[in-house]
Amino acid sequence: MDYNVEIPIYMQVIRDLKKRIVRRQLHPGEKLPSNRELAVLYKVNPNTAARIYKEMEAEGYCYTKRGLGTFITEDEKMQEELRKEMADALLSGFLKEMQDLGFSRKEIISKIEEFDEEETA
Amino acid sequence: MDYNVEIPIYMQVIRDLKKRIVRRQLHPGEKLPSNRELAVLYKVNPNTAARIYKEMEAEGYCYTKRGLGTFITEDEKMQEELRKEMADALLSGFLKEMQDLGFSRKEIISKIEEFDEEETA
Amino acid sequence: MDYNVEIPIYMQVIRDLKKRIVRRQLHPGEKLPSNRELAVLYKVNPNTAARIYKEMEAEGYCYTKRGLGTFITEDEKMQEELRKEMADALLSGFLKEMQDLGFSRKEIISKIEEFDEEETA
Amino acid sequence: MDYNVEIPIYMQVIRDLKKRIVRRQLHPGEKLPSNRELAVLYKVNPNTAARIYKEMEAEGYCYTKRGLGTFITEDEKMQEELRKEMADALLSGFLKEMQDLGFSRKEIISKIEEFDEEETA
DNA sequence: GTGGTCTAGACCACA
DNA sequence: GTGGTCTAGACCACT
Repeated sequence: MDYNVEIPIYMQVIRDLKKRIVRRQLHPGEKLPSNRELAVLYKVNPNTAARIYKEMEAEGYCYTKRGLGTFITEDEKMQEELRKEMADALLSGFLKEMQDLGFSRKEIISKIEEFDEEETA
Repeated sequence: MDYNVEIPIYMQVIRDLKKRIVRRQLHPGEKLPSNRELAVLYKVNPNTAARIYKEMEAEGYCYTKRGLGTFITEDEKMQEELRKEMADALLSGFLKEMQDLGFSRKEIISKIEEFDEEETA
Repeated sequence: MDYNVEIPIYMQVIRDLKKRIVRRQLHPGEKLPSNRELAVLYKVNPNTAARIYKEMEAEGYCYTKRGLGTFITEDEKMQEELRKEMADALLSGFLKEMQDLGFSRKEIISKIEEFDEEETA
Repeated sequence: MDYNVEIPIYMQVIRDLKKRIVRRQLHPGEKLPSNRELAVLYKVNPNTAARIYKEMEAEGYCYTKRGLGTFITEDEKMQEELRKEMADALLSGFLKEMQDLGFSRKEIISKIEEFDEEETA
């Protein structure tokens, strides 16, 4: 994983983990890597790893059992809801910005259709 | 203007100025407010105001004439190009994020079509 | 028994056992469940079960006879004394906290009188 | 300030700050000590100080402006509501525990009335 | 072995 | 000066 210098590392890892959860690569109830494992996996300090889980826990993505580890929240509906929430947030922000630039919804859609597939690969 | 606590103020002001340029509320060659005026207009610290112009100058949006003030770059094509550049950057980022969430381009478009107009007002 | 994630499991079990003693559901001299039985009863790791008795023994609530098991201390007065001690500790801590919040003893009492019975059910 | 070994230092500081807010020793909008000042005041590491504010911010007690400092939430009603919430939480927990020990509400009240003033001073 | 806390010290971005 | 992030390394409590 390459880190963007402008965004805090822990944020980037959180984003990555969230995506994995939302895309069902990680499942409710599943054990997440331990702090130390996460630190190795993402090449961060164990402290930073701990911070990542703590933040995610505060947001309800996972919970932790002392001496056992950190686990993904066992809420079946959560994943789909989160996916929609995240998409809506993205969408709403994107549309607002585009409309601020003076693009109509029609123009936006045709821009998406024209957008080169290669660039997003 | 209400400032978001999470994003640096100077960035928010720069974004606002860029939008004004792109939307043709500010024109090439036009004189921009002085540092002090900008500070008052946007209710920011004069240091911050200075940084804003410095940053925009570095990006080629404006230039300074000693004793005269700061002016928008007199590049006729700039506005339209800038608009496209910004739109492309937005678009590319947005599509990447949505595809990371597992949405196909088709789904994205239909989501945009369904998106409630009210919410973006 | 539902465990609170924030409090160590062994503490929660100890608290529960103490309450049972104090409420005379368990009597002086009575044999307590074996480590293994306790582990099953409370759905904890046998290591944790062992720790629970070790801790309670250190506090004088019970004692172990090799090959026979663990028994509640045969002190007739213990139950009543324990009950008072626990109540006093609770009371003292509670009053201190409430007074720190700026409540007078009078206010505290009237709050208790008003407190909805339902909520404590 | 003397720290209890059993409770994390940052929790104890948070509790102390919350009490000060709730008792109106600290007011909405007021600037809190800087991270570094707090570290000195409470004799903790600057990192711990930062953590304290971050936690309190997550709970809505304060907000922070980069380069300026951390400020108490400017919500006039917040303080009184918080005071009531905290009192209710204390009360409810206390009553539950006491009733688990087999005390009636009447007994609890008379215990409070008898409780030696000196001990809570 | 797991997470939780804490210290020490560093560098950076922001106002 | 302010807060934000990160590393390094330590000790502890819990399972």
